Amino acid sequence: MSSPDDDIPFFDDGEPSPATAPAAASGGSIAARALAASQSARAAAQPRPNYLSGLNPEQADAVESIEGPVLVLAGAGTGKTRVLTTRIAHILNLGLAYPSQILSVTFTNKAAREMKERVGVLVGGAVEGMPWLGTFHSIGVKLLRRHAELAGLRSDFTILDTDDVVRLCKQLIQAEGIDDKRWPARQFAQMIDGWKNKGLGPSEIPEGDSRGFANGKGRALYTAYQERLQTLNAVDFGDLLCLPIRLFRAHPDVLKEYQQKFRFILVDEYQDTNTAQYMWLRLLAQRPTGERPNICCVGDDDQSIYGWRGAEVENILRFEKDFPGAKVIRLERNYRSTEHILGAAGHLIAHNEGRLGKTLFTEQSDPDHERVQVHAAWDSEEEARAVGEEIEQAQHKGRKLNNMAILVRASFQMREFEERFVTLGLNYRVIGGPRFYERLEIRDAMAFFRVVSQPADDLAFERIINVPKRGLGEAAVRQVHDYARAKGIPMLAAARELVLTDELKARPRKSLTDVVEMFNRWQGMLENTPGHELAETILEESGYTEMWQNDRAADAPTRLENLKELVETISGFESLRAFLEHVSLVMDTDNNPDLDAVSIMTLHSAKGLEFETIFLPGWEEGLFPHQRALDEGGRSGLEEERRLAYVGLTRAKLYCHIWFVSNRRIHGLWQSTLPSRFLDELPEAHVEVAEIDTGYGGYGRGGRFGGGGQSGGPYGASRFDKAEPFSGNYNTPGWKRAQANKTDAARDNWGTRSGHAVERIAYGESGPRGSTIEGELVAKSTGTTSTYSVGDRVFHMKFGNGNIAAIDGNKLTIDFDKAGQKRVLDGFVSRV
DNA sequence: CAGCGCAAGGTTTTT
DNA sequence: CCTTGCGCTG
Repeated sequence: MSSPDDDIPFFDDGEPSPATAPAAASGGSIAARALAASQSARAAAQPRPNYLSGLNPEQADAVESIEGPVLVLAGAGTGKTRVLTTRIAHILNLGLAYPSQILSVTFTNKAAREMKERVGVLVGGAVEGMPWLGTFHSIGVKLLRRHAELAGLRSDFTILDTDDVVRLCKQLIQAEGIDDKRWPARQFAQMIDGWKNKGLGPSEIPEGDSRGFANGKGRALYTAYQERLQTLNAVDFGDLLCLPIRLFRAHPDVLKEYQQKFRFILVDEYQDTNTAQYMWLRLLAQRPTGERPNICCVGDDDQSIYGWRGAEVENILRFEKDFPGAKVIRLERNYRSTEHILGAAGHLIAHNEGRLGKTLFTEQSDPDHERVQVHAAWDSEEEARAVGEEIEQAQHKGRKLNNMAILVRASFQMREFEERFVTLGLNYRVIGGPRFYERLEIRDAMAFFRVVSQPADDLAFERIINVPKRGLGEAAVRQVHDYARAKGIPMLAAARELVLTDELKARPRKSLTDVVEMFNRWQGMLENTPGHELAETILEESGYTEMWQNDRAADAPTRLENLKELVETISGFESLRAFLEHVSLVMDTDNNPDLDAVSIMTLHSAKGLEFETIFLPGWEEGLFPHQRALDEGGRSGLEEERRLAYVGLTRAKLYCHIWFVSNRRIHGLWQSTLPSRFLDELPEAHVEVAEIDTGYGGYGRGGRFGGGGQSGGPYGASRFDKAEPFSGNYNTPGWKRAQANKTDAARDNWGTRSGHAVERIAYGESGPRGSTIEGELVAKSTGTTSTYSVGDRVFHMKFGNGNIAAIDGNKLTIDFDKAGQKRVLDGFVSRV
């Protein structure tokens, strides 16, 4: 975010003027220019730069097709990132553009970071970072900061996150006298987000949308919301896309500058773009001279899994129409998975209609490769147990836990695995969930910082005005709020004035005076105090740190730890301001790769990752495909679910084990379930039905689509429909192996394990990173009772301290000081 | 303002 | 069934 490009005026930001631009003499195709350039000094020596060697023909084509629009359909594991980064390196190497003339957008910060690194490696130190390589949002911020006044903002505007937005919506809804129970702020915030994904302002939303919320007040509320943002000098995430679009449309001269500037545009994960992002790209891609745009979009329509949050697969399907004369290059040569995994995935995805069509293949076939395994289990508990066993077996064969992942459809499925792994003492890490900066203590701390650096940030001010509790209740806050509104000034300024009057009662007045003085002092330090020092001062002087030190809740130490981590992070930045700028867009905690642990995550968060072994549990109708996707999305909903299944399968390099259960507890009630239709869509040739270990037959009796009664579905009868689904199941090698391994596993339980570690990546109520829970695991697995006794004092990560009230095997009933009586497994607690 | 009790809702997630 | 969030009360 702090690139050299930032400090240089817009019209001269480190790029050559047209006259001195490399090979930029007007006229002549890019190819001709490239030729000219390649004949120039540094490229002349080698006819073919070595970064090109090692690319396969399709990849090389994608890298070298520099002129005009190009769509690279990059299947899973076909070297997409390599193509993208090499293409950038190639453009730079040919001298066709300076780094600052390449616009390269990704969706996630992670992808942007990775790309920067890899380009850096390819071109060596020659490139001082690419100023316009980033996410849509971060580039949006950059544009807006430069042209803030044209968008009706000051350049130090704040970026509100979801939490702020919801609170703001709530205020507006209540101000309108609307019942916020009947019309929840969260829902309205989502609607706004949806509109912004489509690039719609308040006057452009469909009439139906407006009428559908709060008895027709949808549009009025949206208008009020935008007005409020403006007075707050704030934007939401959607604005980071929409405001640049508006700005470009209203100021063609500005647009033209950027169109000239960006000679090359690269877009990653194009299948995930929403309408606003599409419009944004369209605007920038037009060449002022009318030439064909040099835009290269890379994506995979078969991996489009974000339709529910506004992504339009149509964008990628329509590419050739949008960009006439576009060259389409397919990358189908896969370097990740075995022929069986690719065969299974390819056959499955072929059931989708809305796709451009691609078939992945590999040149590394081997008769020894294991086919995709399908396993059945009685219920989710057995499923978790069996997967645990498989993992242990694999571990005994010398495979690393780091190379294994469990990918679930819905996060509630994770729990069962976590519980099982805790009792087994198997290290695992959960990926996804609430992020670091969404944690309460981080958000509070950030609110303090925001008010200091941006005194007009009322949302932040309101958040912390009474934190820690200083007797400024609702009445006092309301008073400040109303005063601020009446005078049209920010709340902090209002507070400053208000304490000089006698409008407040004595006690709140004193408190508020203190608050105002604190902020005055901190603001005075802002310019000449290092960020982390100031942050520490703020947290100390405000009493915030102390508040948590005095809190006896189980998670208080973790929260203090997080605050410490926050301050440490800040020390890596020039100033508190620079940090705030960074954090509003980027904030991910890194994992600890040293710990060998199984990963557990949702299918969605697995996109882009790969593991040697993949477990895919929960392939049942209603869960996967998810009932709601079917109900709300119809055919396209089903197709997106199928793409999700495809993403899951193609994560695996060598082993892929799918599971389904016959009974699953949903909302507390046991439901008997049918195997997923996706199982029927897997090709026999690449699949092996591995095991059945209950006497239960008759998985499903026809009626694939929710009890239609008719056998089979649109895709024919199911192998799993038959009462005897698994022919000769007890004699298959798989079954025998499973039995043998079970014995191994049981034997190996003795003594090998000592404790285990649980890691949560960016997950809410987490312990400190890489924390270890010592469980009495050997005792547990041999069937003896827990080593604890009634009355023991123990600590639980989530519930805090408590006394053991009763013991039942490894299950402890504990009276927690705070949380009351709970039953927990002894693996979850430790002695105090 | 803290603590309790009750009601509702329980797919997927980034920025 | 189990968690979370809100509202009411002492």
